[in-house]
Amino acid sequence: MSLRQRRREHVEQLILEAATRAFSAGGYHGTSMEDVAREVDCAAATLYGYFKGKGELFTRLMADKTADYLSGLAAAIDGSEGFEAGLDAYLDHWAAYARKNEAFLRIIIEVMVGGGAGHNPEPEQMEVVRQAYLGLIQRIMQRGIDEEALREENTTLLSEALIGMTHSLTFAWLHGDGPPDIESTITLGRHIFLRGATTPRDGAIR
Amino acid sequence: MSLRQRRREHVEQLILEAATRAFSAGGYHGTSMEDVAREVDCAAATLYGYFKGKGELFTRLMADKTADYLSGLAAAIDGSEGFEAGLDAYLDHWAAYARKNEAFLRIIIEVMVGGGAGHNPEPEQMEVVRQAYLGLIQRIMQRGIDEEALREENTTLLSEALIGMTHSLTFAWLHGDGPPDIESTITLGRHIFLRGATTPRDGAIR
Amino acid sequence: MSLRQRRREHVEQLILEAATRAFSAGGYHGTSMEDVAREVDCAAATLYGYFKGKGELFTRLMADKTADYLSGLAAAIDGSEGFEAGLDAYLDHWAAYARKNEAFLRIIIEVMVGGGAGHNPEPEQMEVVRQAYLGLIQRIMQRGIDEEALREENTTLLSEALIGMTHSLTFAWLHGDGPPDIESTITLGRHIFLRGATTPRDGAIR
Amino acid sequence: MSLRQRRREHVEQLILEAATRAFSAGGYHGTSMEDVAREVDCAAATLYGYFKGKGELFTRLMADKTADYLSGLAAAIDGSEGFEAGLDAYLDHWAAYARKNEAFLRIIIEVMVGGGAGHNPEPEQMEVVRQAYLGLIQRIMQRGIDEEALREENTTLLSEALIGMTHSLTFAWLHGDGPPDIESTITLGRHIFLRGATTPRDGAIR
DNA sequence: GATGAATGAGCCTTCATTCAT
DNA sequence: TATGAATGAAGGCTCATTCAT
Repeated sequence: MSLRQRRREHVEQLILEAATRAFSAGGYHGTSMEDVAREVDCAAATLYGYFKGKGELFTRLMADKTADYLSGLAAAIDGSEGFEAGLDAYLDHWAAYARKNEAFLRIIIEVMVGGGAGHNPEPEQMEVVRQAYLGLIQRIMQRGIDEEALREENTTLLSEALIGMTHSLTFAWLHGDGPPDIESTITLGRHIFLRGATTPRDGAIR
Repeated sequence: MSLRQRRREHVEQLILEAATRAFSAGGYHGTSMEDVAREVDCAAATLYGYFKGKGELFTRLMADKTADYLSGLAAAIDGSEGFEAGLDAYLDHWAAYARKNEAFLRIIIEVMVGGGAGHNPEPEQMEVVRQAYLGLIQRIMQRGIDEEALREENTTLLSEALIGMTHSLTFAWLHGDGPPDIESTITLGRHIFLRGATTPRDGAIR
Repeated sequence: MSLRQRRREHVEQLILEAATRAFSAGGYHGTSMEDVAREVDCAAATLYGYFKGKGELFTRLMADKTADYLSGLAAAIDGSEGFEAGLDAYLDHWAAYARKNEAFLRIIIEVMVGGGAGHNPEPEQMEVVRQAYLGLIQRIMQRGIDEEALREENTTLLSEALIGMTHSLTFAWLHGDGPPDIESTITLGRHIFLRGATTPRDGAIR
Repeated sequence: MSLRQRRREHVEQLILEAATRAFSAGGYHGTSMEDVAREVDCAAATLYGYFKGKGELFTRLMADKTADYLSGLAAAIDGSEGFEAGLDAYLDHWAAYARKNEAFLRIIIEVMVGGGAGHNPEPEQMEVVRQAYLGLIQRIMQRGIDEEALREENTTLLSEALIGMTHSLTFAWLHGDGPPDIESTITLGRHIFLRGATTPRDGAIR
């Protein structure tokens, strides 16, 4: 890749990061290109040299971040074996991601709650992300069913329950409630889900 | 109350209902006063005869709906005794409310996820609602602690976990996943939480 | 038609007139909605209450004026009999129209010269107008051919020649060259065309 | 002239040619520096190394082309003797020019119709061109008057009539109407004008 | 009280132009 | 000299809000 191209992509990333912060505060409609430009510290017109428009900027941002998140999650799950290990893989990955992407958390959490209906320029794409996310967690649940560890068999609902609890706890953490580290906070969700959704195994002291 | 005033308040309610539907689709920023007026079937200017402006209309809407929800919830909880009954009171009330206020559900769910950061004109007020909601659920959790039924003692986190799971499942139901009736859907959350967050009592068949 | 509607259409006409003047000075691209609004003496936003946008405003203007012109021309030609009378009908109609629509003249003249290629938002529509105009004049030429008065039989070229000469002379008149009244100016074109394109009739002293 | 300067002027010419094509399609306002640069196959910034700006580029283009046209026309007329020969000199020159400069034709034709009012950055200059063009044709007409061949004595109007007819026929030719060669097309105008504007000479076979 | 019309403010976007490399 | 990048200025358009009827 040429030096020029390198620099260009670097700036592109800088813009995307700044845009993430900007949109995180005001949402798609509540954030103007001026706002983004201010965060990047450049003129609004400059943004158009890197992205076709506000819509594309936001969409790219969402696509990049979610793709990053989902691919990492998929790898983490694939790298684990068994239901419980899969669960941990998910939660660890989420925690790590959350710590590094605070600004983006609100956005992705919202995506899971209705695809940010009405707030995003391309709700369909967000729906795709939602389904992909759900699908990955469902694979974990399927393991639980195969291992006869889960009481319930509707993987969609099980996944929604786990995700909802996780996101909600994460939000509490963001908010300053609970322990200062996200891992401890999320652990509660893990315990509740594990104990609550599984059948006690022989000899296991729960 | 004079007849005139009665009529006025009636219209006010009609507008609020219509506005709820309108805002539900597009969010605060994505919905214009024209949109609201179309739903009400009146001219946009008319709305200003009843509300100071878009902000107030939305704020009133949120305040009314949430006050309605919260007061009902408070009454339900107060009308119950003990931890488990309190839990059921919450879930029953939520289910009933959800069924009757589909249009408003997204909005309230979003409120719990960051106060609909950036999407609402008065995030502070939404934060108040969030805290009030949380506080009510925390009262239930406190019962559980008093009864020594709960393993965990951080009522905030416990409440967030329960609420997150409940809302997420509700959204799945809205989405058409899971059983067609919301009660069955939510029941899963109830089971998980009860089994997951409590200590087994003697003689209890779990 | 309701009173409201009447007023509305009246304002619409006022805007169209003002817009005609504005666009006549600067062309489509060289005239901003601000410019039009200034001519109308209203805010630019007001224009959008009457027309969807700049494109529609211009298009409507062109459509209205040209339809007016063409229908009048068609009637005039139909009301005449024979080649020479048809020619006079055309020239009289043009002269009358030119005197009353100076601001619009440049625009229609340009339309005949390439459809104002690149200057108009909807060149196709302008091409239609051009063809319609040409078609009407061709009908006159056809009479000349039927009467065996014309030497040439390509009605398209004959029409273009006549129209070009007429428009050009009109422009000279607009410019202040030649006689102060348009009729005298145009008469020159009439003479040239009649003598130049026809065969001498028996006994006619030309 | 230094080698460097030679190269510079060469590039200048290349740019002017490309710009002619570019502007021909979209007019002054409808053509961006990007468009011109694309046609030249260089960066937009490069153009500023050769021309002060868009305005100058367009102005130079018009000046060069029209100067070329006018000087050629003047030479052709001066090289002819008598009214009819002058007329032919004009028409031949025009036809030759038209064939070689199709891209520029629209522009010059528009100049004659109101200086391309509003479409050009420097209408005054275009007016000068118009007058110069007109002046040359008037010299031909003056010959006709001197020879007592013309019936009319207003050389301005005579010239406008001839020019208008010629341009209009040329446009028809551009449009694909009439004979495929421009000479035949224009000949019609010649005949009409000669027969129409002159007095029959003794013994002349018309 | 209801509303059509008017408008100021603000947003997204384009583009001619400048500048550092 | 050539150019990618940056930007101020300007334009088209929307919308919440006001006002006269």
